[in-house]
Amino acid sequence: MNKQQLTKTLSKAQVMCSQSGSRLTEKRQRILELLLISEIPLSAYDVTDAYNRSSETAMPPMSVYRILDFLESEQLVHKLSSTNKYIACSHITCSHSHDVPQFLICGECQNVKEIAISKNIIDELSCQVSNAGYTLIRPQLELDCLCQSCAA
Amino acid sequence: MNKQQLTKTLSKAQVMCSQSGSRLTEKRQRILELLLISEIPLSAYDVTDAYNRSSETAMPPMSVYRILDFLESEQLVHKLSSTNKYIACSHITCSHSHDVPQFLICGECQNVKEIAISKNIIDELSCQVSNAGYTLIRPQLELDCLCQSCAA
DNA sequence: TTTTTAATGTTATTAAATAAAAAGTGTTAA
DNA sequence: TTAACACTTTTTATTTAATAACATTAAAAA
Repeated sequence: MNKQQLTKTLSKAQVMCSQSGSRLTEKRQRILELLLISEIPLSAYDVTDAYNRSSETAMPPMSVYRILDFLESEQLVHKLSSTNKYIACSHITCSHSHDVPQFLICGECQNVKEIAISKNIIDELSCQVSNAGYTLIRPQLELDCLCQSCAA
Repeated sequence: MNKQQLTKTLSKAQVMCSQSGSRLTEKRQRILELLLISEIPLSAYDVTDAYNRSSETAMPPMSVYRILDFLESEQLVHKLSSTNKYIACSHITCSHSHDVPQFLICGECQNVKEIAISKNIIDELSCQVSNAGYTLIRPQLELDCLCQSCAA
């Protein structure tokens, strides 16, 4: 992500937060920025290290966890439950409302692509789940994949 | 799972192991048994505790991890990557070959149902993943659900 | 300004996973 | 039988991940 996009995304994030009555403080913004810059998902401790390398004052993991939770609640960041890592939402600058995100995770280079799976498939899936007597709550899929360059 | 089923499953597991040239030792069998008995997925530490409560000699977590890895490699046990917990395969006594397992995880009571999603859906999914430039490697889905009794 | 809510810091603890090397166990072939 | 080997388990240590409880600071609202 280039500098211009970054600036645009961060200011959009600002707007989103104030709309929801919360504040994107300097530290929160900085951590979001670190995730936006990163090519790969980061663990809470990865984020902590990145933050501390780039800042004079050290932030403890505890605070990072809290901030990640906050960013997640604002839908600015997603947590991959299969790997316990965090990535910035790819659709912050989009205006349309967000579906439940789906993730393609490259098992080689850790690259993650956030995509929208067609409603069709989700519906079918939901249907089969119902047949099994269960109710689908949150159809977030995290799929083990290879990305284009790693598959080659 | 009742006692009869359990015995049958364990002896089938024995056969599977010897067919693959490995051994289902007493400890390995005991840990598989603990998972078969459990209604809910267990973490490696849960398994350790359960084992140690039921045995005179204590087994360290380290050994449990290794045994769980072994059981996983024999397809007797599955690891849920979203929760880092383990469950016994529901199809040990089946004769047909196993597809990649799909799991419905109840967010309330932790109950897990292992199902087969229709090849149809997997294919469509795989297709959409291809469109995004990725290759689906291992279509194991872990879906956040509510089970029948918790949904009521 | 005060007060009160939100955000962050501090300290400590628990849980989860892995690493490396030693010791035990069973199998096989000389 | 036993020496050699492969496999299994134990031991000890360390690293990584996540949470808990309470103190402090900063910002917004009354």
